[in-house]
Amino acid sequence: MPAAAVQEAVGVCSYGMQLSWDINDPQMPQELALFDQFREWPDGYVRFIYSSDEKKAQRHLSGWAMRNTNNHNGLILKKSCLGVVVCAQACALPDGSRLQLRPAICDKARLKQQKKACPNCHSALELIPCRGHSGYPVTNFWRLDGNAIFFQAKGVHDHPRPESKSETEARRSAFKRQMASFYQPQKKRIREFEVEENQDNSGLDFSSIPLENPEDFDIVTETSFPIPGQPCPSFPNSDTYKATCDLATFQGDKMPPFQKYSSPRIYLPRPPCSYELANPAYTNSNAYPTLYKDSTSIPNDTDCIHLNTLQYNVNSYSSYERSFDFTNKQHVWKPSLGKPSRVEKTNHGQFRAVATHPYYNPELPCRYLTTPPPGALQTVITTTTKVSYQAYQPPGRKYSDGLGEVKSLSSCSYAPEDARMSVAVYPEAWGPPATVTRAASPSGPLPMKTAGDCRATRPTMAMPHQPVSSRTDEAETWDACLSGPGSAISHSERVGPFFSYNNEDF
DNA sequence: AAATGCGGGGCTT
DNA sequence: AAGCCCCGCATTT
Repeated sequence: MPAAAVQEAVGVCSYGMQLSWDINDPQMPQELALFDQFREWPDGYVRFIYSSDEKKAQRHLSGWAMRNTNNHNGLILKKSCLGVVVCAQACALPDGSRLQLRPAICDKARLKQQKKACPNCHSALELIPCRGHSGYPVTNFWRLDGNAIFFQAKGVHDHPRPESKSETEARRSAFKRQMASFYQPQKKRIREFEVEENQDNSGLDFSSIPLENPEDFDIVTETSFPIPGQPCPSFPNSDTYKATCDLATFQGDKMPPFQKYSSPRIYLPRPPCSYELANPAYTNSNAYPTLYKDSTSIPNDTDCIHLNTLQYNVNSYSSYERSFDFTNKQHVWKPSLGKPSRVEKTNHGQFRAVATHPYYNPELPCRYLTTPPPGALQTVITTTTKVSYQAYQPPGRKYSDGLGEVKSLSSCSYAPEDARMSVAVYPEAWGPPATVTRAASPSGPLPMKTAGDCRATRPTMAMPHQPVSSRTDEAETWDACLSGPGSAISHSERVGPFFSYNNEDF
């Protein structure tokens, strides 16, 4: 039984967070008993320990668009988040969702990317930078030590998810295929398809694409564009759809087949985790509108309310649900130009006022927070041992008003209806909480919450047309802390059937 | 072509 | 000095 499976079976927090260590420690934990299952979407102040055999860890992969950052430390690889590329006009895609592209990692490619027009409305694209770590981008640290790969993330992403890397690659690959095929004589096209089919291990299956009809190519091309929120069943070509889905969603070993979603185990909340669970960026969202719409209604003693939102319901909807109301979102994401204490020019020529940006204090333990008075000083843990102080600004209505935009989920055939059952579980049911101690951590005074501090409450999520995934953030944060089938139906599955764009860079 | 990793170097605290 | 970022370069995919 794989270690990850053991972890999940016994219901413990990530192995990495059960141990006390920091990426900067001179000596890393030795003689590890287990390894964590790879997490594609780490968010929050989390730590994992992967096996050095884990391919994705070896490659320092992340669903987030992370670029290398020089930390002048050969032992520790540091990466920072590039954010997400969206339509500057926040146009609604055919299904009502918003565009969320993966920023190109390469600076040059990213500049080029940003010069492109929105494939939907042809207005400009906009790079929303990540500022989830006290105004700086969220950072990920990787360190190989012995047979373990230590991973530590610092910061909470304050933006929607971009496409995952595999999604982007799959889309580009699909598009290139289509374009290459489209402009060639039909026989040659067929021959090429056969060749590519033999060579390609991407998982995409284009054998179902009717080559005789160029219009069908248009459709496929369109659907190769990532359009969040498109319900799977509406895909015009079920075979193609399935192929796209299979590739981007399950990403190799990560996600079990659909059938596995029917396993009750998946719906069970994981035991509460400790200090690194918080994802305060979404604190004020209406993600659980029917549950805790008003943060003030949260019991004071409920430091942590873990909403294990239907992990089966795939990450594809997570970025989707985070789209919500872009109008509102822009109020938050747009840099405050008023009093920038530190202004940096982005690739876009935008200015970024770091200090005036509301940041999400990792010390705030959980998501349901009362709003601190403006200007209140909060301790911020920065990348290493530094402790800084910044004025806290409440996050405002960030991902709010997104109700109903996830309307398509219920039509997703792979999500069994009964999966939306509601369960209320309390930590006691999980036995002794995992003790998480980190008092000596050089990372400073992170919230030292033990599992026992948290109340794992499973809200009712039984409304078929509710945005059941509208708080996947929590679920993901959970996921980041807990072992389990991390992900993920991808954007590719939400591909819009009638969406057209003829630029392969998208 | 783009992703990735390394390392020099400038700026700020 | 530490931490952050930008940039260029080389290698890999």
